Amino acid sequence: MSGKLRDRHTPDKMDAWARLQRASGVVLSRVEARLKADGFPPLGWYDVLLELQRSEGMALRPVEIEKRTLLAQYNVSRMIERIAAAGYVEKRKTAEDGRGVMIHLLPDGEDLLKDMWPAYKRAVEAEFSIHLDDDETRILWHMLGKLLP
Amino acid sequence: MSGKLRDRHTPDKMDAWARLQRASGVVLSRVEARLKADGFPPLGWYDVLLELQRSEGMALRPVEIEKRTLLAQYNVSRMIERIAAAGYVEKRKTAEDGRGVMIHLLPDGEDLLKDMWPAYKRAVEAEFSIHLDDDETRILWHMLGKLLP
DNA sequence: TGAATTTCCATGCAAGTGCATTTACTTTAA
DNA sequence: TTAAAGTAAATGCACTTGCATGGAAATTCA
Repeated sequence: MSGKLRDRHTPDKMDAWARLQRASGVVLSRVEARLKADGFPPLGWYDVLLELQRSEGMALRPVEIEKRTLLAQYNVSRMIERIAAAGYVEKRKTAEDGRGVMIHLLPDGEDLLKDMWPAYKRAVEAEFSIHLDDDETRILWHMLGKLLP
Repeated sequence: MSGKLRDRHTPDKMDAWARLQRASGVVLSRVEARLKADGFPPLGWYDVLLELQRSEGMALRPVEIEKRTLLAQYNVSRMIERIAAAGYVEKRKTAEDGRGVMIHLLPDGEDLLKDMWPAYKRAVEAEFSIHLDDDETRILWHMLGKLLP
């Protein structure tokens, strides 16, 4: 038989779709497993804390977190509850809008981000980056960009 | 003029990683939403039923389903329970291995696959395929292949 | 204005998931 | 051939998620 069969196949769009889901699932679960093995909380916490750190005043409304993370509203609400219980963020009532709260990143949250980053980077390198050179990375990034709003 | 500003950015590996997770998550949740709106069960069921249909005798051991789907062992066990309760598959004791069971695709399961396929295809076209031409699809497929075992 | 609508966030309940363990059988090897 | 180790599948328990709904404040508009 000639050459690697897998790469000679002409993929249709459903093949690409299936592979997108599989590849991203496999790599994500491995990265998460490494982080957990290092004793860190779920990646979702990191994403939320990072959004807070990047924001003006290191604080956001839950509704803003929802938009930036694609989490469902009730999941944002409950994740905040858990992250707050762990001491990484704090909920404060807003002055302007009586319905709203502001989620503030606490110093412990900043510390967690700082501690998690090297482990996160190592995990992504081991499970993702290692498979792609710079050109391939750029191409993948570019193709994926077409799928985003 | 050269391209949209977003695409002039030089992405590093973490950017590509983030975009992989985001793009695949966004598109998946939209496809799932369409299927649900059409009254179909979760995509996970489709995947399992399809693996069964493709198999010799339209039946597999749970442990085989686990390998092919990347579901955890206990999730396979419970998903089978639910799919069986819905009448799409049937569990039968194996003769050869006293520990094992065989999961058989039932006619209703075949019907579900047949009914779901057009809706599934439409959903993927609307949320995924539409964003990529044939060349781009092939390139994406090829890049994603590098991430797989 | 003030009644209806919309937005923000929380929550009760049902269903799904993760983890650890159990049960039952098979394989290995002494 | 029997004890130990390994493999297949299920399950109890705690936690997370999804869905529907709730209450409270803001906004719209007749």
